[in-house]
Amino acid sequence: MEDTQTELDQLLEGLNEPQREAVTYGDGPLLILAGAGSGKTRVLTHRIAYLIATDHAKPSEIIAITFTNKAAGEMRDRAGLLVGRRVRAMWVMTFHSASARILRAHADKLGFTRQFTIYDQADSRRLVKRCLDDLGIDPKRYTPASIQHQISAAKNSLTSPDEYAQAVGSVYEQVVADVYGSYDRQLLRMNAMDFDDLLVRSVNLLELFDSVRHGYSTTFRHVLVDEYQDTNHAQYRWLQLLAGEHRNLMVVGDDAQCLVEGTLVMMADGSERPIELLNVGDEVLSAYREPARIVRTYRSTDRRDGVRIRTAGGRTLVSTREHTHFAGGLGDNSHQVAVISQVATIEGAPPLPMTPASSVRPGMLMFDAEQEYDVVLEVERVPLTKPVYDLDIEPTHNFIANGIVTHNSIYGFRGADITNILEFEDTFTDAKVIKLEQNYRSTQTILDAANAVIRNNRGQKPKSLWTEIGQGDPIKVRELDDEHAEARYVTGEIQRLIDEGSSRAEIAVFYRTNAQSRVLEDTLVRAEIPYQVIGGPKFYERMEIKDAIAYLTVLVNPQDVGAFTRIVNSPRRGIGSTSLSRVLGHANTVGGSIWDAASEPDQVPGLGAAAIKAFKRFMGTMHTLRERAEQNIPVAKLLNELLEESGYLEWLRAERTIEAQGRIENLEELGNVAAQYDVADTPRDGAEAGAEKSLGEFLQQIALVADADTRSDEEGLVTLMTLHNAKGLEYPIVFMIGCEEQVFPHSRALEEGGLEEERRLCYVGITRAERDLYVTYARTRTVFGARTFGAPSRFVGEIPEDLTDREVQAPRRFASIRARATQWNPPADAEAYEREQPAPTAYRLGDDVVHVAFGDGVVTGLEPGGIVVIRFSKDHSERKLVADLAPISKR
DNA sequence: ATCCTGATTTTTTTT
DNA sequence: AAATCAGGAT
Repeated sequence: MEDTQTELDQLLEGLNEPQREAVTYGDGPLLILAGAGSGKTRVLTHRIAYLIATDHAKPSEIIAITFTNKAAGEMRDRAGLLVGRRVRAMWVMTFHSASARILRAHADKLGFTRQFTIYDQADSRRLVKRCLDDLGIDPKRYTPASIQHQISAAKNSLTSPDEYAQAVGSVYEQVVADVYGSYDRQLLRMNAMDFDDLLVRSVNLLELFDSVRHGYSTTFRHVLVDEYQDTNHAQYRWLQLLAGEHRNLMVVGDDAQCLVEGTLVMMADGSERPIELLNVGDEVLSAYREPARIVRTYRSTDRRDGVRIRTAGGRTLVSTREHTHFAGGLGDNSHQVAVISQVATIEGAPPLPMTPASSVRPGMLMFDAEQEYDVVLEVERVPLTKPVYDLDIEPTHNFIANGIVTHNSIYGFRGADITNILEFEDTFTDAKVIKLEQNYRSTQTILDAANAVIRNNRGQKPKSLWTEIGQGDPIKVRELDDEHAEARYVTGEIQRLIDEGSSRAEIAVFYRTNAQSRVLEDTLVRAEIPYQVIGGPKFYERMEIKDAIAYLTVLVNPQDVGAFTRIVNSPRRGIGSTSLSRVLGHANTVGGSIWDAASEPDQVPGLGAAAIKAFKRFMGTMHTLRERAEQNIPVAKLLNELLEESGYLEWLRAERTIEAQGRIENLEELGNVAAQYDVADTPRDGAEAGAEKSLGEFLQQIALVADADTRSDEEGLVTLMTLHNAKGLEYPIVFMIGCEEQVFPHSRALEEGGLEEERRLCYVGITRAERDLYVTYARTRTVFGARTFGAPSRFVGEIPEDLTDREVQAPRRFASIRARATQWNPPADAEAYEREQPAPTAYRLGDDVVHVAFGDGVVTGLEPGGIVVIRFSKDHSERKLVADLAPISKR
């Protein structure tokens, strides 16, 4: 008894009041709103330990869900420190791992086998492309990427292909609907699921089979979720189903601020105000749409906003989906609910008799007209009957939680749906809300900088983070010549810090895109500083690894066409696309698996003699291997035999290139991973009976562990990663590199109006730092093989001057640039070039210039006719100016 | 069926 | 700069 008491005391020691309250809170739904660095992982892990110590739950009755493997690993480790080996019985994993685990036990109920293959993004993309081809859709007009994105979005909102098809409101959506349907059928046929399916299918499973749901929801007495603000609708539903029995759902969400245009809120004191004027922390009673009229013109050819105008039989029908998506004109993923109220005018047409909308059906209008007209529609934003948070709002993701204005997400691109926090409160009206506001991580300087940056996200002052740690050193902002100079600077500083006694493990470098790591890696290698890259070009995405995995996959899941086509001709065995599609077609007509069809090539009509022979040989070895696989020999052994007997290794050896050598080494590495799996004592993470060790298990494991998630904290490595990966981590010393416009904020995000999300990312980056923060940017950088000149990131400017210690290098001449510029004009064309540009401009690429109105800028391009392209640092615009006429001068 | 060449695209971010 | 792709030559 006394032991228990001291154990509890230890658990609660050093927690502040709200943290302690969260840890010890009893049964029932619990929402934790936690600011950056406020110790939410701590709260989560301590609560887990507390539940066990007080016998609220057995370890096997606890499921803790995170988004990334990294976070899951960290949570597992930290919980392990508190409860010891008992963590093994808990489910501490990502949504996807847990889903896969559940599905593996019950997939047969949904028409899959438990050997189903998991398709990653690339596999899925390929399949989408194939569906496009099959349906004869022009992949130029409808890119696989965009279709895939739409399908993914549909899945994440639990919209089935049928439901999607029902709601189609444009040609584009019709295409998506067609592909979506075909794509899903293909997956089922191939016994495969994509990442989204893992969630969707497990939701289906839990919804359709009471016994299954009952089983899991009774087992999981306590469900805990990290980064709840990043959940999408499917995940929300998933949690609901699992926590439905005991209702012990604890979610932890980060906290910031956002807004929704055109929305009014009722404040706690009864006053009404636009949501734009809310501050984080304000208390709100309710929120609702301000009714508004919008007038928009649609050409009869337009396919925007789901509006369709069709003329047939002397009548014209104007229709929208009932709840169409009126973006700020921006397409499919914005969600202002509106319906057409009436056709205001029809351009170029006499007044026409109209059928009132109501007599057709909402969102439709009909009038008599022989020809198609452009129609000006009056669109009415409908006052909502639902509470405002039933909308998923993009791109800003603003929301109100529990009556308190709060947060957003950096994972908008993945379909994250902030409204879940609201629905949480809606579903669990008795939810307890606890706010964690004190920051235990960073110096006040760093917090002030983060606050200052995030303040630019329209919603004004966020709740300011505060700390007792003290002011700390100023943020070091550095401008360098180019990415190489930047890398050298960072490397030099790291060297210095290490010499002064810092440990390498205390240092992290963040960048926006994975590609940026390369230059830095080069200099780090040269400086002999050990480092690790998190994420990035993934081991499991390498060609040879994917091939090897595809071989294994085919052995386990002979229906997997994707895997089969991948390996059938690598190494080359004389089976080209023609032969393959013959066999594929035959399999389709007969209705058998690709494996079966290929096993009997004689039966395939139109297959050439050479191809038949090739197939026989190939399938011969595959059959032998399959037998071996069924004997359940160790995976590593099977892999080895497979690589030898398929001739894959032989093929690589024959290449005799360094590259092939590298591939062989990678395959050896995969062999090591397999061997490790073979000797591991349990099939990870305990609990589930029947999850015995098998090839299938192995494949699932590596499908979900995207990277060789080997972040070793202990071994004294400097850590490199993208800002996205940095989420949830902290380091004493942080470098944020590549802080230039177009890089960060990223050009593509900028185009799509994702600036605020980028800013949030910047906020995340800054708040990772405990003690020292470096922010660097380069005057020039190579992008897509071409030199570009960038302005410093606006985020740099948003950090108050007095928090920084800015050092800007004197501009250097860009000798190498000029040398390249002359190379661009081949000697033969030199004369023509001269003629076209008679007055050689006084400007060169990279020159600093001053414009009377626009201010400072840099020359980013030269065009014929004496036109210079200048990017201005003031508003980040790029303008083309006539050099001789524009009021500009060199600086 | 395979290989070669020139053209085009690619870089968000994660499971 | 590197990777992927399409079309054509072998």
